[in-house]
Amino acid sequence: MNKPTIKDVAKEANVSIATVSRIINNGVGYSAKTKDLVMQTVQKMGYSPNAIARGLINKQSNTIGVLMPELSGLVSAEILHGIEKAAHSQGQSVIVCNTASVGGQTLDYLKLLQEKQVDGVLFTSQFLTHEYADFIKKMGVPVITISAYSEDRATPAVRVDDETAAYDAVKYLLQQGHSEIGMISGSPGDRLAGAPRIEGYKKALHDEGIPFDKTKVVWRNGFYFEDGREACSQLLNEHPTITALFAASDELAVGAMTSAAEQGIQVPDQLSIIGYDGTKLSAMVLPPLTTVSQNFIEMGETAATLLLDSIQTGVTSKGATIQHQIIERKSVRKL
Amino acid sequence: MNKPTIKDVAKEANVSIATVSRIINNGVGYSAKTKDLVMQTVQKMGYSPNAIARGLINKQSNTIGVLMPELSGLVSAEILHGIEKAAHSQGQSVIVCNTASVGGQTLDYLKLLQEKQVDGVLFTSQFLTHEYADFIKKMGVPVITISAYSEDRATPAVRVDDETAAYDAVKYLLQQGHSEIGMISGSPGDRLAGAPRIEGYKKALHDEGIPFDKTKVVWRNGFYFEDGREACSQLLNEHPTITALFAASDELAVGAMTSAAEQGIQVPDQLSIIGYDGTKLSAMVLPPLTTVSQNFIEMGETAATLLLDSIQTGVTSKGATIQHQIIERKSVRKL
DNA sequence: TTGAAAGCGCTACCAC
DNA sequence: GTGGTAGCGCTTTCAA
Repeated sequence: MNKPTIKDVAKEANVSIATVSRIINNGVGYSAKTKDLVMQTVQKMGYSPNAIARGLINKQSNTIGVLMPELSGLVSAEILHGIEKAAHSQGQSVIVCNTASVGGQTLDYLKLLQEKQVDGVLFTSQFLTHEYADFIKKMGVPVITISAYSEDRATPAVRVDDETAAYDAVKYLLQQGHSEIGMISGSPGDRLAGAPRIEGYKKALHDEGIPFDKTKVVWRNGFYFEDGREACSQLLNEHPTITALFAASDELAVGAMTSAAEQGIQVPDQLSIIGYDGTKLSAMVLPPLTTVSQNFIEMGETAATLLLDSIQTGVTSKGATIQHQIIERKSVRKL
Repeated sequence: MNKPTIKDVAKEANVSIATVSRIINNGVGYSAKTKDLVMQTVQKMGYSPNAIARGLINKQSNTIGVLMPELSGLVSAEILHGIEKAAHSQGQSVIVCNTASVGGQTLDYLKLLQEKQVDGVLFTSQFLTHEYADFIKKMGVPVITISAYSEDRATPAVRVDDETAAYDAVKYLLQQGHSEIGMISGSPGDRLAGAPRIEGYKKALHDEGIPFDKTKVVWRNGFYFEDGREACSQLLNEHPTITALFAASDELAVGAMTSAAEQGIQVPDQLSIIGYDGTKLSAMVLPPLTTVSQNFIEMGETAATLLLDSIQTGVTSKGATIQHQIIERKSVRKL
């Protein structure tokens, strides 16, 4: 009543297990007749090869591990989607690890992935410390970061150029005639999505000869709706003359829209807002949000593909930069 | 230069591999001294057990498989989050399979999971046919569905009572004084999220003595923003006298809000809308959406916990019904 | 308290 | 073309 093994099939078909193995692996060295016989027996017995036993020999699990600090947001979901798509198209499975679930247990997850013998790891939206990088190096498998920042700067990365993207966002606002531009952001201490975007904002202003006023960038620790709501409220309070706003995420932008509404300020008539990310959310709010879009599905897909290449060829990937793009909708008014 | 195995550790520590095995598994039968020695060697050599080899013996992979038809939405993301949380807290890994990615390759994924020897499967947001159920039965592992519908009705399920939840939503509208109530929905042929919610709508109306008018429920094939926008536009067109609207998903509701705005109709002043799901999205739109919330994270968590129980005890789970809850916000007006 | 050895299901090498 | 068999890294009797 147990699951049939290759041995059972061999016995039933009166051939050796070696022959069965060759046949189910499309190897060479058997007659068409034996093949038919064996395939029929396989069918009849409902035999299915055991990937664990295979993995033990081949020293590979055909599985990659994905670490992300958040699972329930749109951004992670899209990245994961892209990863899954690319991975499965090459016969690899993906194990997800939510590194924030138990409070930054990244190292524990890494250990787990090591024990599970994953063939590679994708490190997402998180700061890759030396400690983590070293650990992964010891695991002896390739790693690629996705919209992450690595301390050693050497780990291959798939990402958009955050600074340029932010620059472009602010530039866009400038081009629409705005000059009093505020920003709401995540923490400047966040080297992934905080600092670079602020830097882009700063540069765009500077290139236009507008002095940088640090009180015009209000930040919170997260990039979520409530953060945006609060930050915008504070910003509008301190700088009522602002006509446009660059938000470092769509959720931040949407939070800002709510805050504006609460203060009776019309978007875009009295306040223009440009978001960042280009998640589905941006298209669903009113007015629809103009935003700089990062193609997260593509990021996931590219990263997974690159990782798989690395696994097969053994050569370290070079990473990739994904293009961003401004999606014009209705939250920015031309002055 | 290869990764050390248990053999290497044994040799280095001058003990047998049996002893090392006992120690790293917290077994019994060794002296404190040997333990120290071995642990130190393990440390020194950077030894990490090979879960694949273990799995071969224990006949279990400590991995569960999750099948979902969509990965990039808020609902799936939250369910997955819950699953991951519960699974990892019990030392299990989760493999995600996006059954829609290559066009309904559910059976292929099932085969894959079988080969990977997963200890159980979670079948999510999808119709569980006899074929799938049979296959899983042959795999010999427990399965639990999550907000899914199973053809055989016997598979343990974790879900909210959709019909009652829809009933409650419409009842709520009724209690606010509305009597001309429309509905926008997914397909009535969808036995998961289509038919039951329409049924609930119908019943609530009936209990209030309001005749059911089938032209007042407009449906599309999906539950997405654009579907809602279209459906609402059609509904408003055919039934301009409607004062309230029950949308079978938050995205549908938000699409309806956009459609209303396009026609210059104020929400909630001229049209009240109640959504369904209670995703983060519902809190972020303007006006914030009143909705019946499902707690997807809890669903995922519960299902994973139940599945793990089943795996350990060998007894089939009974499933669970998750409570829904109406979250009052500002999209419904009291008449 | 410890070690030797069988064997989990499979692949790959070597013989025939 | 086909079969025998060593051995992947580990757990688990059984003996000592």
